[in-house]
Amino acid sequence: MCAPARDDSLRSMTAPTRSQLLAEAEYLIRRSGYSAFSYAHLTDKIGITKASIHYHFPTKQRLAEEVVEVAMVRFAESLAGIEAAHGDALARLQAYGQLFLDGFEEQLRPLCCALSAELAALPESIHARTRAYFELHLAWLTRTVEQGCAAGQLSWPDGAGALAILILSTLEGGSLVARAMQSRALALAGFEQVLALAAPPAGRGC
Amino acid sequence: MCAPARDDSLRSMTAPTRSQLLAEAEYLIRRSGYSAFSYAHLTDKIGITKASIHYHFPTKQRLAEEVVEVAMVRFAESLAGIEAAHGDALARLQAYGQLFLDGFEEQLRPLCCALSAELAALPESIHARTRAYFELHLAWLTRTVEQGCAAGQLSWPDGAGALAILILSTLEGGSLVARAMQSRALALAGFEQVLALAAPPAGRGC
DNA sequence: GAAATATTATCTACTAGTTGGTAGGTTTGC
DNA sequence: GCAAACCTACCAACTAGTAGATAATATTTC
Repeated sequence: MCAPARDDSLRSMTAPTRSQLLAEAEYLIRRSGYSAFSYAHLTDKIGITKASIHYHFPTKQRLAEEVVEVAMVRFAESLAGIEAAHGDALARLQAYGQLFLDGFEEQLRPLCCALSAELAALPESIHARTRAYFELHLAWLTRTVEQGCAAGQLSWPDGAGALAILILSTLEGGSLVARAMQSRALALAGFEQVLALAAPPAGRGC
Repeated sequence: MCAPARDDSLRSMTAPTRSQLLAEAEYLIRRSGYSAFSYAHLTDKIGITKASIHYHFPTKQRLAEEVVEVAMVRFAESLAGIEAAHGDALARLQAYGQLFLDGFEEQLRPLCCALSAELAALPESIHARTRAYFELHLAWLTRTVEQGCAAGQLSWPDGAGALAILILSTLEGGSLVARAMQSRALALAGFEQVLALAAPPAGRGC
């Protein structure tokens, strides 16, 4: 998903301070947004002073940039893991959808969902990275859907690109709605409807 | 949509101060979020001092509560207007989707999209209102889809409720993705895919 | 191997500016 | 005369960020 599995080892007391800071910052951004989190919140959790955080990350902006970069790398790894674990496109899409459930109990949104919602309050460098993150999603989705179409496993009237953007929209929106309604089931409800319609031989070519 | 047409008359210089404040606060929340906007931003636009804003709205929380309340009333009116203007369910859904384009050029998100994305940073009273806002969406969508099914105009395998949540998720998510990607077309792309599949006689009962 | 020198990671103490909010006085229009 | 709507002037808390000191640990030089 937008910000996959926040590995708890990254938050452990023994992990390098720098990694702890990145993990905690991501947690706070995904819970409350970039504007709402401060260095003071980080000191509470990590146990070093504000000044020491500035040693690792000169500015809040730079910290956030790195949070997105790390999340993107982690997401790319998740995708590689999905491809390694599942051969067919349908199973891969199903596993992709599961990524969006990560952190639901902790009231986390997908990272680029949280960022995109307050884009106007973000520095320009974060805009670019948010966009790149979404593009990574769409590129992988399009490629996977195409593969599913070629294998006769999926079909969609308006083509792979159209299904890819539908899947991404549905999952991002589902994350928002589900968290506001406090219903985990809602997060993937739309996505599963889409998959059910794309999977059987109901389409008119891809 | 989540926060329909921000009527520019509400922002006019001659409108009552209270209305101006509400309109400007909604604008700022939808652009940058609740955490990122401050009374200082309002003074810049409205031209009264911070203390005077507190005369109209004792706390930021109370101001935000009223923003959501006003938006909900306006949204209900939009729905009533749609029902008055369009007889059939399909046209009504199409008009509903258009609401989500409101404010796109000004980089606004739907109001409850913006709120839901930073829920953890919001006071409890806003949680409840955000949830109620989403419920209003879902109730109207479900009712409208049911009407379309009864008229033989729409059909959806898993029932009206399933299509309603899919439509809402897709539009909320589409708003986020489109704004991050700076592509107006993406905002409704997923929604139109869904409508195309629900409209023709492709379903297996509703 | 010992002494000199950097480097890393942290600290205390500070700055300048912003935040939401308050106290109390003044203007304006009925 | 009175109340609504506004003002100036403040407050305590918080914001991101800086300056400079201090240990501990490497790395170099003799």
